[in-house]
Amino acid sequence: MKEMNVTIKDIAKIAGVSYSTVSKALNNSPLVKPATKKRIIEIAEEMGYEPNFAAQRLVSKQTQIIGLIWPTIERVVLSTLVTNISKEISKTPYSMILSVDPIPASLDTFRRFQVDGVILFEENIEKKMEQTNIPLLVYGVSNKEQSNYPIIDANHGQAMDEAVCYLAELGHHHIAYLGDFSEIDSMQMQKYKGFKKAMDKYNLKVKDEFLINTKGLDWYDGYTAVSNLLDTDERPTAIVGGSYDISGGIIRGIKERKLRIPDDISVISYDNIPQMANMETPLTSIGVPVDELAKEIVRSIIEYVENKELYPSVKKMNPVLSIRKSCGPVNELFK
Amino acid sequence: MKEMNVTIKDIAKIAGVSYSTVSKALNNSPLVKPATKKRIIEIAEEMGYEPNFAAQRLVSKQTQIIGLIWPTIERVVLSTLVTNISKEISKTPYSMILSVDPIPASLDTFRRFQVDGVILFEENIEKKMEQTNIPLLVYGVSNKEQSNYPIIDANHGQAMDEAVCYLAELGHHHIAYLGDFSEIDSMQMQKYKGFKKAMDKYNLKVKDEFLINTKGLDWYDGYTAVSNLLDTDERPTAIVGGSYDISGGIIRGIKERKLRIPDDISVISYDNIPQMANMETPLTSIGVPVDELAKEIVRSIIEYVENKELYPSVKKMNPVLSIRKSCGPVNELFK
DNA sequence: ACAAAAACTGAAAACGTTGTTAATATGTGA
DNA sequence: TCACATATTAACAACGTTTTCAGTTTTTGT
Repeated sequence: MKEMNVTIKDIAKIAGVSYSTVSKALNNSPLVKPATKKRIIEIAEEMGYEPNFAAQRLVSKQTQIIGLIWPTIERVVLSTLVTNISKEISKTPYSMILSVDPIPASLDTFRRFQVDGVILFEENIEKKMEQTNIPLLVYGVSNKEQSNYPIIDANHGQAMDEAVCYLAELGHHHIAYLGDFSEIDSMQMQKYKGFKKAMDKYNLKVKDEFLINTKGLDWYDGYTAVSNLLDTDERPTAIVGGSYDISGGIIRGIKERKLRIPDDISVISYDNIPQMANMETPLTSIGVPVDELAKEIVRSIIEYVENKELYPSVKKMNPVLSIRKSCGPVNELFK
Repeated sequence: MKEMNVTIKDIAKIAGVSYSTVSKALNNSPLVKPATKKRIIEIAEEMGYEPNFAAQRLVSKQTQIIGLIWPTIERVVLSTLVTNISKEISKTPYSMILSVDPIPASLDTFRRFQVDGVILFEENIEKKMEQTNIPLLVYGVSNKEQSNYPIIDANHGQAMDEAVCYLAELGHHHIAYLGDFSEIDSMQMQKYKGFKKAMDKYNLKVKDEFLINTKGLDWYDGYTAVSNLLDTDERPTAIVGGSYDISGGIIRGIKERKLRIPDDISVISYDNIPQMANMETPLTSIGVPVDELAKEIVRSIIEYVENKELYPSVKKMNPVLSIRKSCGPVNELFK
């Protein structure tokens, strides 16, 4: 019943050569005569040959598998990133394995699997990792300039700088930031601090009421925050949203109050994913484009796997300002 | 530099036995004396032995890998299902590989990988699959009663029946359904038809205005739909939401109009995931619980893999009514 | 105490590849 | 035509396991 798979030995038999010749032919080795090579390849194709993965791995001592640890599966931005990473990896000889278990369990699985490398999504690493000898690349937060595993992170400071700069150039002075300021999430803290620093740099005053802690990163958090904000007498002419989802809520809240974007109020969002172009108002945004992020992550982990070292060990990706339709020059009426 | 991994031969050497004995000891074979077995296991542990995956696969002719094809990554319900499937698989000797590529490319990858089985998320299969000899299980839609690959699906008809029945028992007569009626998505069609059939069965009239096509499954789609609905003079006493996300929007729209849930209006949502308990109003819902769904999917694919056959080939999972806080008896005032 | 049975251990084949080395065929220059 | 270089192919070890079967030791019953 068990469908016997065709092996190089089978091919060898019907081609009338030794199986090592078949191996070389299929690997396009110069050691075999072009004519026989061609013949063997044809036979292999005809027989529907697929090389045995396990056997290849056994001899090559490599699994060609990259593990991805993604403990917080339920966030759109990360979903998109995973999609992109997966696509990127499938362009290489490597494959991706996903684990959504907690970090220690995931690492354990991957150790059993003997994956060649691991990508870890973790926005907030505190506890020490048990030392593994598997190349491990973290996408997330870079508190320190140096760490014992390489980190890829967005340059949040520069992102906020560019966002504020862009708004300032459009004439905005009253800019609000709606994001999560929770102490424990240092990625969010960096955005928050980055915003204040940028405002300072461009000599813009930032009112306390324009700094709103959404206490979360979801649609509803943005919606609630913007509702409170807009119901006060003085409102900003521009808003920076701390995440894709938050900004979705912000837009909705604004529209509900019959305000126009960007005529009455400009919105710029953190994050940079393609979906932003498809929103009710295409969202101008600042952030590292996911596709670039994915490319860099994959490039890095593979380099790390293959060369066992990686410089720089902390890489801050540059943000890109994607101008779509949610920002405009400040409306003079509101000045 | 290449960190040499410890093998059973290394263990054998320092334990002073043959490596075949080590193999048996580590596999807890009854063929080796308990004392030596214990000693060998201790040594193995101390040396940090990890069996070589490729070698094991090579001899066992199985990869112990299940492939999961998930082309539409950006939906919360499916994210949760993936998480659950992954958890479930990690309880078995199998592991999961994820592919978010289009179906043909994914299948190709998995064939190369020689995975033991494939789970396919596809809500709408039209085109014929190229025949593979890899066991393939589809989670999605069952147009026909019979197909050439096994299907796991929710019993949408029964789900709607139970939802309507529950609402009817609470005294509701004016019930609305807000969902996606797109012709091409037959899973949505089944929900829609199921609702109408159920209303009929319980002798409830369903007004045309109470049947709203959200034209999408997202938060905003539900929000828009319920807004339109509630701004008419006559409103329903209960609403059935077509998906988790839609229902989120429905709740928000209701609250915005200062209506109370469930005092003024009851809401029951399709889908059944744990997050529903954490919403602003914990959502009463009907649907196959994700954890059960995941269990069944994993159980089935493994059975299929190991026995090469599976009955019944189309399995409709029974929905469960999870009573939380969004439904109550009809308010007499509105009768 | 001795044969037979039972318990245990070791040797070796097998899984399907890759890569190295040895063998053979083919071609070259004198 | 012969020695020798070169192109081509074959043989075989190795990768790290599992499993079968043949040995060896220990236990058991008489």
